Amino acid sequence: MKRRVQRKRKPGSAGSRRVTARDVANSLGLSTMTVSRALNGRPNVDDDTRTLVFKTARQLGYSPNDIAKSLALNKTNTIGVVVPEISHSFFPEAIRGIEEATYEAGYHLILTHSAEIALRERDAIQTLESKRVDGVLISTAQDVTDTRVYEQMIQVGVPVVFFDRCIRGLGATCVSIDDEESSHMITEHLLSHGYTRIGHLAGPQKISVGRERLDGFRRALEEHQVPLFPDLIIECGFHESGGYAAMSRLLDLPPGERPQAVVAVNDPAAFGAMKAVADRGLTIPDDIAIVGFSDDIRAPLMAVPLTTVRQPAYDLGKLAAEKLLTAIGGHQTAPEELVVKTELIVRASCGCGKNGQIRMTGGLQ
Amino acid sequence: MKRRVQRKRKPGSAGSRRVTARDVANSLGLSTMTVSRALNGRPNVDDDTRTLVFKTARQLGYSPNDIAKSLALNKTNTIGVVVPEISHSFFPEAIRGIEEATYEAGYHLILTHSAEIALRERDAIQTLESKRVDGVLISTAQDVTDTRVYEQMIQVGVPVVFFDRCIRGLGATCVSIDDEESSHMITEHLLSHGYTRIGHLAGPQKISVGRERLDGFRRALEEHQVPLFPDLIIECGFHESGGYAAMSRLLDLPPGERPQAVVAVNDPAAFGAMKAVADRGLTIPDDIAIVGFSDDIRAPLMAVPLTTVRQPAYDLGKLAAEKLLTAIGGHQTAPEELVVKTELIVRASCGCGKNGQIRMTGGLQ
DNA sequence: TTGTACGCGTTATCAA
DNA sequence: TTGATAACGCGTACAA
Repeated sequence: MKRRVQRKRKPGSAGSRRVTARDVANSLGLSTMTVSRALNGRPNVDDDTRTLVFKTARQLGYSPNDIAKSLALNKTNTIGVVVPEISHSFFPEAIRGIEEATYEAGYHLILTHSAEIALRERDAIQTLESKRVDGVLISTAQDVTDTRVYEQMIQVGVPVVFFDRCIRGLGATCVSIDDEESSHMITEHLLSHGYTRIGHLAGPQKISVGRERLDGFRRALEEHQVPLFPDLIIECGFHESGGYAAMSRLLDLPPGERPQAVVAVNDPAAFGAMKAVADRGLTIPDDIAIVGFSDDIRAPLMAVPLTTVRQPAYDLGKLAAEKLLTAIGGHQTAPEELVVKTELIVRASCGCGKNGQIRMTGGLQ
Repeated sequence: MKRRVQRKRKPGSAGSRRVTARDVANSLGLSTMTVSRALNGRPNVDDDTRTLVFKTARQLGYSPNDIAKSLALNKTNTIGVVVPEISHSFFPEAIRGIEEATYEAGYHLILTHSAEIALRERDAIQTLESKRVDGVLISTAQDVTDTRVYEQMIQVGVPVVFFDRCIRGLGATCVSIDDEESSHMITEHLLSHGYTRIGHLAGPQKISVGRERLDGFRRALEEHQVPLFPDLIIECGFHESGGYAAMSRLLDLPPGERPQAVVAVNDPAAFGAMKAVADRGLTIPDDIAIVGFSDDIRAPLMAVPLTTVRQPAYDLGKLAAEKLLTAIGGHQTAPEELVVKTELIVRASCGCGKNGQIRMTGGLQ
């Protein structure tokens, strides 16, 4: 009977090697397989043996080595998550939803953040691939142009689901809100209350969110046959400072050319815009109405509470994770375009709500 | 020359196995070791060989298998993070700081959240141990009583650093704010402005944050020789609803027995308390002053802006991560008790600031 | 019910 | 400079 040669302990670090299934087996005069079977609840193990194995495993402080298991089974029970910014209110909520769905299924999350830097995102994705995650959830950075990383990932068979900030045409499932429709909804809300000269503080046109919100804005005007003034559309980024600057430019226009109302690409931009208005001694919504997008936690607390669109981040993350899990499950589903509903939250800043907060529902499904 | 027997491809799944270093080696007539050495930038490789290896690796779409590498090297370059609540404003910021420090060092984060449930936390930690993370950062759940999980982890040599919510006496480094001192600071602020009948909306006394903030509150009163009224100390949890209920009970007292000022355990509790005051038609700070703790993003936006203590979540997370990394580095440092500075943010709700927002600094270092 | 042999993909080690 | 071998710890497949 050949017996495996005991390898010399490596001299490195403080010493004591971790307890392995073999240690448990040896101390019981069993084989590793019996131990493995017992610990994993396989049926073909004697009950007494099993209890004995459990007992000694605990006594010895055995902890299963998932790395070895992953290598043997080619499965890590791990999902990679790539977000552009961990602390941007929307993403913690989304991650929370992702966690909820994946925890149930026994998966764990490797969280990476790109800091909106395409290079760093690429790096993260490649590392996730090396770590052999079972699937990836991505919300892309703003300045991504090279889609080869995603393609390669998808091509080698790693399930990928985009959420919130998607890249289409790669054959991956996308879960997002309908930016176009939601922007249309809130613009329409203004139009239906009589505004006819409306401006837009637009997001970066390089990224889909910015483009689609502008599209929805445009479509609403067209449908109402209200003129679109190119001068009233100013790209302002996603932050308060950009909103402030852009609004300031609008306010620099001769009074007759100023917009009566402004649709901001998101709430922070709207906050900046509100500040610009206040700094000129003008009032909202009487002199100029402002609406935002995202229902930031601060939106209802502003001096003039902000009318905005609520994005269900938690639900979005959860849905994306669920879709990824079924893809990992191997049920070769065709890529989907999923849209979660948004809500119009009417507050005071649009000058429309006569009777407190009204809610409408938008989005496709 | 013995040649390794080619194993039959497993029939499972869609097919194509991932490209391995062996594949690269075979297609070049080299050994895997040469490929490994070349790819990892080891010096003892011929330059031509190296470039050739890189080229074919790329052509074949080779992606290194970190799982195998981790198994061989007994190192995962992965850090486990355990937080009680992912979306609780403080933690995303802290995680952001953790990410910043670990990204630089080439580590990745496995994020788990306990949902404030001790059992789930225990589960998470054990899984992290199984996944052989190189270290763990923990902010404990509220109802943790059994510390064996931590002890076992530390005992087998996995570096552990607690942050924000710590468990002392286990020989692990703790990074936190000085709750006692910070609470003392804000209470003292009230005392030094003449309040003599002060209440406290206390946090759960099961967890250290709750206890220490109460302690700091007590000490400030004692030092000023101001009487402590047990009836004015009410446990209220960490949420708005608890703050509302607790403050309502204080307001139910006969007017003469009511506190002139209230120190809330955190901002959400303070928000609830403010609402309770408003609902009785009383005004802040004239009828009753209120201060909070944490500088929630909403604090400056309340009808009466809230005086509070700012916790530097990002710095705290970053420092904790840095300490963990040095511990992982093997420099057997003694466990430390680190404290990051907090800031007193004086706004209107305390009725003290005569000239806008003042800042003081608290904490030990 | 239990055991033996082997591979998962990589690197350390020693030999050439 | 390069190669052969043996682990790392586990589970599959087959044999006993």
